[in-house]
Formats: sequence, structure tokens, C-alpha cells
Amino acid sequence: MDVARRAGVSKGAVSFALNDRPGVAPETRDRILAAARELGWQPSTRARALSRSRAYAVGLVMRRAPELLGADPFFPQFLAGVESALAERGSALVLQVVGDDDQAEADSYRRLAGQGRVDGVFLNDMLVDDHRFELLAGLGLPAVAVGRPAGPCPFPMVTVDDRQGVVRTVEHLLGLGHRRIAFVGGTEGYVHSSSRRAAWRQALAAAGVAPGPDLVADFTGPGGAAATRALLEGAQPPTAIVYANDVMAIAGMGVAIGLGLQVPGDLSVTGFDDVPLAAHLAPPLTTVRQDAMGWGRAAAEVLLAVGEGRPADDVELPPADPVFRASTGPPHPE
Amino acid sequence: MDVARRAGVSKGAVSFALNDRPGVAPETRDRILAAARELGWQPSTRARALSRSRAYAVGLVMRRAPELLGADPFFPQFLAGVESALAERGSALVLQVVGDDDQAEADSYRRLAGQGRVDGVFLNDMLVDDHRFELLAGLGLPAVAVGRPAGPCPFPMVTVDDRQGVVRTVEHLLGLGHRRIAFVGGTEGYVHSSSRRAAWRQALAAAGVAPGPDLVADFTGPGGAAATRALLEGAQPPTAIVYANDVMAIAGMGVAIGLGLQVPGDLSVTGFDDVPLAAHLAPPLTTVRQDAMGWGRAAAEVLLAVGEGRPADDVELPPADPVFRASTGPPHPE
DNA sequence: TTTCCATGCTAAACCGGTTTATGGGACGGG
DNA sequence: CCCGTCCCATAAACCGGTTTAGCATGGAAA
Repeated sequence: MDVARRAGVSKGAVSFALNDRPGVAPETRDRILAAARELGWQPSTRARALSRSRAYAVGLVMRRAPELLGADPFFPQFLAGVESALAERGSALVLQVVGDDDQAEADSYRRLAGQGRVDGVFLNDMLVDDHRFELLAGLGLPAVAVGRPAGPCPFPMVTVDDRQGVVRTVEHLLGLGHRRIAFVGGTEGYVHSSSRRAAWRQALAAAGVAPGPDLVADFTGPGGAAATRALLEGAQPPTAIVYANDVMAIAGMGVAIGLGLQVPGDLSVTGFDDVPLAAHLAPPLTTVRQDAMGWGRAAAEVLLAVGEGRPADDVELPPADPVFRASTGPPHPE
Repeated sequence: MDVARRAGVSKGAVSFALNDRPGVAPETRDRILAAARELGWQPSTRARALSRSRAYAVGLVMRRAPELLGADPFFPQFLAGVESALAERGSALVLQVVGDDDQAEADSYRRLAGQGRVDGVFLNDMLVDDHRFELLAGLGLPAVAVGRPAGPCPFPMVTVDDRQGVVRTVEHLLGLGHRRIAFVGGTEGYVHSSSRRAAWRQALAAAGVAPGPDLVADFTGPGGAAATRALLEGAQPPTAIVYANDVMAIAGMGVAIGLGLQVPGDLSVTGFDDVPLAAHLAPPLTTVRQDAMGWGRAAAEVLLAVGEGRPADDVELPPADPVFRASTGPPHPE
């Protein structure tokens, strides 16, 4: 309104000029833009959201047990990638953090949709049996799947092949001479838990090697440590352990070293994620690197597209690559 | 409107009932609330925000170099705490992630304020010379300082004494017999960098021990590793190193072990933060525990208060406590 | 010259709540 | 019996943009 007066036009004209749509003379447009710049005026997202029926924001519901929150390197990097895409289009990110609780998570989505706070949401941490699909479809909330769901998916998805990285890691261990290669998985029910386990199993099967013990843990340090203790105390301990993430791998390595084992001499260890610390441990950790930022960026772009009604294709990002470091080496001869 | 029709009242009455203000007969109110429940109706935040001139959201601008993002355990836990407080009051969190860039950060605040997206912001990672005070004051944006600023602060603050934890850690090292205790600090310019350094120096001075070498690093793994290498290659290497955060401490421990040193026999190491992995390393890391979630929760409560015009006092949280683990022990006799 | 249409702009309706001004009914006091 | 209050509830204005309908104006076509 101030801008309109200053430029000597109606507020409608200001709106036209700012959203550069036809029907405004170039000279008038310049005058309006100049006035806006001089007054440092920015359109109110509140008013804009109401009249356009768009929130100009997207939502991310992080469902995490509190103890997992600080340990996960994926989350902040993913957010950074998301932001880099959103910032370019003037959207904001509305973040919700809920505990590991179905009800709380569903309520969170319901609030975001019901109150019209967001134009779409990210669906991360895909579950094998994911109720969120129905929920979001029922709410009419656009979404993008971050990762490949187990079943059919009504939303576009942005995926990364994490299996290949695990397969190549196992092949690396096999090449070093390992034959008793165990696996410590993450929380049951997550797609990325089961896909990494499947990849481990598949790589061993392809080489005709019997799979070693296969434990289910929970992605946490204590969980990884407990699983490792169980493995090492077994009758025939493995010479290598493949963990479903770095946190468990690092904790497992801590257990092994604490027991007086040499890593990698007595036990080789591999993780998944390539947390920033992985390269700086003693020994540095062999792991699989994920480009969380790139993932976030791609997911945000797809989500913005569907939110604006543009067609959105699925995106397949480059596969996660293994990074070989000193936590893996040849086993001692029997 | 649907709710109004169903309850047989005007939409004004619905508004009164939902914000439980006087002037609605109890019986009518019940009828309205029942209708809303049956229809699963929630008021549109968009419309509400416009008419009340409130955003029902608060903002957090994370300024971080990308490589630091995944390593910092503070950030996600802080967010979780923030959320727990916001959820109770129906506010949302708008998150912005920007690189380590003055301009980008300032623009981010300007957008949040100018577009009316938030009712207030968190001011985290306080700088010794912090331009954000003037910026936010100029924008008229309420804020809460997360941590004690170096100078006077126009905003309420939520602080934690981190010095005491460092002092007690140094005293612990002194008690074990260490006399050459070095310090590896974080990025210059942050208040928590300088306060931890000051605490280290103060504890040594109080004991009449000359401060060991004092290096400036950058809170990252590579930075901590490089500083550690420099210290250990010196003429008279320290018997203990106090790091300003866990990431550097862990990387430093990796370097020491890589050089064939015993930790803690040849070198004791302490960190700050108590990252989830700290307890599971080999050896487990002595560090200082911060209650990031509690901090986030307290900060959010203060911010909501100032945003609603309620008086908000400064909050001083319980000091961060040292956690003594096996990365510290008596030095070898000379 | 008249007719027609494209162009450039304005006035007013609209988004969906909140808030204010106003109206109607019951009740108590004079 | 009438009037003043109090209590409820409604209609209408409002928040600050976007969008539609409509009104001039000027140039081209008839």
C-alpha cells in the first residue's frame, strides 16, 4: 500500500508488477520495483499465503528417539541441502521433531496439513510397512519419498542405491581374505535397515560364502556395542563385521579394542554414512559415503515441483560409494 | 464456516469459542467444539496469522560451514528441545540453514522479519562481536540469546555455565599429576571458544601451573588432528590436551594412537559436548556434558514469552558437568 | 468517422480467520 | 409497567496481499 502510493499506482498494480505478470507497462513496473526497493518492502507471507492458498513452506517431520538425535549425521546435512533449494524459491522449512511414537508423528502431519502450514512434506526414514502413505493421501498433502519405499508409492521419490556400496564393501572384505563376515543391522522395520542387510547377504551369496551371524541392533552406540560383544563372545567370532551405520561401527570398534583385539588384524570393521569423524578415528573407518546434502537438495526440488502442480519425475541419485580406510585389512591366518 | 453452520451459529461465535473468551454460553461453546471435532476442523494458520498479525512460528538461523554440519551433536538435540516447547503452544519452527557467510546470514534474518514469517528468533552461537544485535533490533524482531553474549544484550538470554565444567576437568587432570596441559580451542570469535579457553587458563593459574601450549583450531576433525600433530611434535609435548569440543578431541585421540602413543598413559585427552559416541570409543572419552535439549526447551519458552509480550527473565541453566572416562589417567612418571 | 480490440490500470471482491460495533432477549429495580 | 443492564450472539469491518471485472485510452480496421 505504501509502495503503491509512492509509485502512484493502485495496490493491484503493485501485485502485478511484483509477480511479473502481463498488463503492466515496463516503465510503470520499474517505478513500482524502485519504490519497493527504496522502502525495503517485502510482501507479507501471511497475506500472500492466505490469498493464494499456499503456505510457501514445506514440512519435515523428524521422528527420532531422543538418544539418536545427536548421533545422526544425515539429518543436519540433509537439511542443509533442502535449504539450499528452498532458499532459491522463497519457501521456508517448517521442522517438527517428534519422539519415536506413531501417534505423535501422525498428529504432527495432521497439524501441518490441517492448519495449512505447508505445501508438502518430506517422507524420510521409509518404513517397510509405512502407514504414512495412507495418512498423507487422506490429508491431501503432497509429499516426496526420501528413499525407495518397500511397496508401491503414490508420491514421487528421490532414491539412492545404498546396496551397491554395501556389496562392494563386502567384496572388499572377501578380497582381503575374510570368510566369516557378520552383519549388525539397524532397527527392524526401516527400509534402509533391510536393504543393507539384504545387500550384505547377497554379496556373500554371490561369492558362495556362508553368511556369518546376523544381528539386529538399533543404530545407536550402545546397541552396536552390545551386538559386537555378543558376536565376539561367540564360539567362532567373525573376522569382519559389517555395520548398518557408522555409529554402531565405531562403538563396535571401541568394544573390540577394549577387549584387546587389533583392528583390523583381529577384526575388520565397516560402517555406513561416513560421519565426519570416521576418517579421524584410530584406525580410520572404512564406510560408505552418502551425499546427504545432495539428497536433500534433490528432494526439495521435487517437492517444490509437486507443490506447484508441476510434473515431477522420480530422481535416482548416484549410488553411495564405499570409502576404504584402515579399519579393514587382511585377517590373521587361521 | 462449516463448523459455524453445523453448530447453528455465526463464524464469529466459533472464533470466540475456540479461543475461549467470554461471551459464549457454556452450552453453545460445547456445541461448537463438538461440531469442530466431528468435522476434524482446525483453524487455518494462514488466516489466523493474517488477522492476528502473528506468525505462530519462530525462526532459527543455523550458520554453519557445511563440513561442520553433520558433526555437531548440539544442533539436533537443541532442536528437539525447542520443538517440545513449541508443540505445546501451537507454534512451529522455521529453520534456515546458511553457510558461514555474514551476508547470507543477515539476509536470512531480514527475510524472516520482512516477510513476517516468524514472531521471534533464536540467537545461537554467540559471537564475541555480534552484529546480529543491531540487525535484529533494527528489524524489530524479538529474540532470545542462546548463551551469554560477550557484551550487553538487548534480548533476554538463556545461559549455561560451560566454564565450570572445563575448570573441573583441568582440576581432574592436575589431580592425576599432569603439569603440561595443552588446550586446543575452536574457531576464534565465538564466545564459547573464548570462554572455554579462559576457563582452562584460569584453572591452571589457580593451581599455579604454567599453561601449556594453546592452539586455535576450528571445531572440526581435521582441525583437531592438525593441532594435535603440532602439539605432539613439539619439543616438550604435553601429557594432556583439553579440547574445546569432542570432535576435535576424538580426532586428536586418533592422531595420538596413530602415532603409537597410549591414551591415557602417554597422553590424556578431554573433550566437550559428550557426543553420543564419546562413551563408546576406545578409550571412552572424558568430556563435559551439555544438556542441549534442556537448553533448547528453555530458550523456546523464553522466546514464546517475549513474542507474546509477556515479561521474560533471563534463565541460567545448571552448569555443564564433566564426565570422567578412561581417556584421562595419570601420566607416566618423567 | 465509427467500430473494435488490445493495452494499462483501477476498484472491489476474496482468502478465512479475528475483532468491534450492534442488536435482541431476559431479568431486576424503580 | 417501563427502563436500564447484562448476557449472548450476530453482522460487518479488518488483516494485506491476489485476482477478477470493468473502465479508459489509443491505434488499427472497416
